[in-house]
This record gives sequence, C-alpha cells and structure tokens, in this order.
Amino acid sequence: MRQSKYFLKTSKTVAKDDTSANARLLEQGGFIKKEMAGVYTFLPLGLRVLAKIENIIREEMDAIGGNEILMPALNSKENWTTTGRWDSMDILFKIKSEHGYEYALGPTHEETITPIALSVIQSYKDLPLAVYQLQTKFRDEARAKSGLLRGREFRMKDLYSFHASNEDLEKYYNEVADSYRTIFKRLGLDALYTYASGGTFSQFSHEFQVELESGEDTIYVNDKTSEAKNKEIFTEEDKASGVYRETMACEVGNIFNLGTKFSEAFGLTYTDQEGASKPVIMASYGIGPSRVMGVLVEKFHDDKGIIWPTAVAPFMVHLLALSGKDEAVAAAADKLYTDLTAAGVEVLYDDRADKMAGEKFADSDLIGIPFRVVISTKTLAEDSVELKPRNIVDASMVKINELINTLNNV
RNA sequence: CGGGAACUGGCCCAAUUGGCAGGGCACUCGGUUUGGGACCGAGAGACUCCGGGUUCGAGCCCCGGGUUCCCGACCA
Repeated sequence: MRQSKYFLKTSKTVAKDDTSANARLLEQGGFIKKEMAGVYTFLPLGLRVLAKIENIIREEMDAIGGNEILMPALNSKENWTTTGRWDSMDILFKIKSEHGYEYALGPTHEETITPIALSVIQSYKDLPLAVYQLQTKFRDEARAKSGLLRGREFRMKDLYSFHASNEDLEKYYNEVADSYRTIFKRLGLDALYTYASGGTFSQFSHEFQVELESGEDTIYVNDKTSEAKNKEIFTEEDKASGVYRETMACEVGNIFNLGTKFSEAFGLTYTDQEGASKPVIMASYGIGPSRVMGVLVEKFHDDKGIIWPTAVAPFMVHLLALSGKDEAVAAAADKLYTDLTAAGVEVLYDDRADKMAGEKFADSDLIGIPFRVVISTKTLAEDSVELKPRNIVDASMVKINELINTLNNV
C-alpha cells in the first residue's frame, strides 16, 4: 500500500485528558477515530489489525468444529422478554421505532441462537454442535472508558455449544479452553486461566485475564500453576495460603456453562435414545477482538509508539523512501515495493515525496510495523537498504537482492 | 449512576479585571530543503458546545441543557 494514497493521517498531538495508552496511540497513529464515548470507527490501518485478530480466532474456532454464522445485531423484544432479560439486563440498549415496534441491540446472543437451534436440533444424533460468530455487540455501559478496553459498541466472537450431557459439555468446555490458550498465545498475549463466579448461570465460570496495570479487574495469581482466581471467589482461606499474588488484569475472554437456562426458556429439547424429551445443555464462550487490540497496545508500546506483535501487525514491512530529489532512490524504492508485494510481503510504502526523513521515522515508530526498511542515497550506493525491527535499537544493512530472503528468515 | 475537570478553526492549546478572538500543527500557493516531526514568504479557514440571562460591552459572570475525559460504583 502506498502511503501517499492511504486513508491515513497521523497526528502530532492528542488530547491530554485522554490518558490511556491505547486510546492515545491508536488515535494518534490513525488506527481508530472516536465517534462517541466508547464508540469508534476502525480506519484502514486499525481495520487490518482487527481483521488479523479476528482471523486468528476464526481459524482456531474452525479447528474445534465451530460453524461460523452471522446473527443480526437488531434483536426482537420477544426473545428478550422470553428470558426475562428485557427487564433485568441494565446494559441492554432498547430501541423504539417510529412505527411503535421495540427492539434490542444485541449485547450477547443466547436469545437469538437458542430459537435458531430449534430448527437444527431435535435428536441426540444432532448433538453436540457448536456455532460462533464475529460480530458487533452493543452494551449501554454506565461508563465507557480507556479507549477500546470498555466500549458501548465493540467486536465480539461468541461461540455457543449444545450438548446432550454434562459430561459431553465438560469435554468440549475444556477443548475450548485449550483453543483459547492457543489463540492468546498466537496473539502474543499471556492470558491467565482464571476462576470466576458464574453469575446467574452456573456456580463457576472461567475468564482469560491478561495482567495489565491499567486493567479494571483485580485477580490473584498462582505463579506455580499459572492460573488465577477472580476477586469474586477469592477467599480468606486462599489469602492465608500465601500462594497467591494480587495484580490488576483485563479480561479478554470468558467461558460459561449455561446449563439449561436458555434451552428451557425457548423449549430447545432433544429426544434421547430411549425416546425421552430432554433440555439441551448449553455453554457460551466469548472473546473481544477490539478489546484485545486495546490490550495489545497497552502491553506493547514505548514512548514513541506502538510495537505490534507480528501476528497482528497491520503490515509486516514499513518501507521508507528517503529519496529527496534523488530519482534513482525513488525508482529503486518503487521497484523494491513492487518486488516485496509480489513476494507476498505486506508492505506499507512511505512514498510521500514532500515529507522530511524525520517525520517518516516518527510516523513509522508511532504506527509500529514490525520491520522498517529504509532506502536512501546512502544505502543505494551500497545496493543496500537499512533493516530495523521496531523493537530493537540497532539497524543493519542488507543487500537489496537479499532482503526478501532475510525477511523470510526472521 | 455519584464526584471532579474540561469544551475556542480539521487537530492541540492561548486570550490579564468583563474590552478588537490569537498561536502551533494540518491545509493552499511560491521558493528552499531531504537520515529523526526542517525553513522563508504569502493565503484561506471561527455563529468560542447549545439555549436563556446580567451588562454600554460576555470566550470569560449567572441559570438551564448537552458532550467528553478522569476517579468511584457497576461490569450476564
């Protein structure tokens, strides 16, 4: 992508009262644009990162038999009154149309998927099944805060599984937990498997928490097991045991045993081998890709900008042409961009003719693409470019015809 | 939802006691410049969040509303 034609403009300044690192750096770097408190547009650069995060999640969901679907954000009032959550869920956005109809904006989709499952699940032979979606969710949070960490409109992957027995559910539940471990590892995050209260659904649930100074949750980590307990279930006894370390964290995923709450509410039953009708047992599993994006910035940045993990970086290489009036450099940069792109390398090419070197460097550090490649009169004299990983201070000279090879080996 | 702070050109900020709305960034034109956000000259861009009020005169004071950020509560 040529930067001169990209829908991107970085900013030198950012409002000083917006103190969270992810809000500042993502807005300054042109990844996102705030529409309202807790509501953001994902600009081209930010959308690329979001798509990478979501694709990793998609691959892992597919790998455990998840069927991808897409449910509507606009929900019927009827389904929400069926479960009683029309009145009990205080973060539910409710809409009254000009024609007098009422709707909810989906904050989660048990109310939608369960009636849908009625048409697919009738027999024990239909179970187990799992469906998921990557979708935009709406929650009327009392206080949106910290950029992408707590929004009123945000991205969520929600997976729902359906089972004939608790044993089968437990088996799949653990399979999803393992899948989540893989996902967060691929995303470059250390996520702690955390025991939490089950809220209204069951006695226990599990969260995946990333240690973060700016996180909103207090958790207690057992470093020997690499597991943690949520504040809600942390007891005096746990405290006395001396094995737990208190820390702040941000929840990036959760898994829930729903039991038969929703299947009973909507009459989702199956016929077992003996011909008896039984309620389907369900579980739900969430990950917030947009929040993950915020957490990644909180964890991976320095005073100059973002340092994206390669798996989610918007581009792999930031090619800076410091050509000035040197036509040979401009031509060599163009060719290098074409060659890299043809070789399958994702390149953001700073071909802007009217920008000073310093501004290009500053932008590059801010945007945080993993590898910076600089071509200038100086490097071209040696048929070389300068290669510098974003997270390393020193740069190295690489022959132009060896660059693709070098990049493939890092 | 309680408490605090703020709201001035696209962005970041000034404006003395209530007295001509200004600077920087970005933008346009001309020129210079090209290894860490460069420089010279010229130019364009504003119902100072909205609605009332006080006053000869309001960005500033008063009343009401809105929005944003921060702290807390909340966070199936």
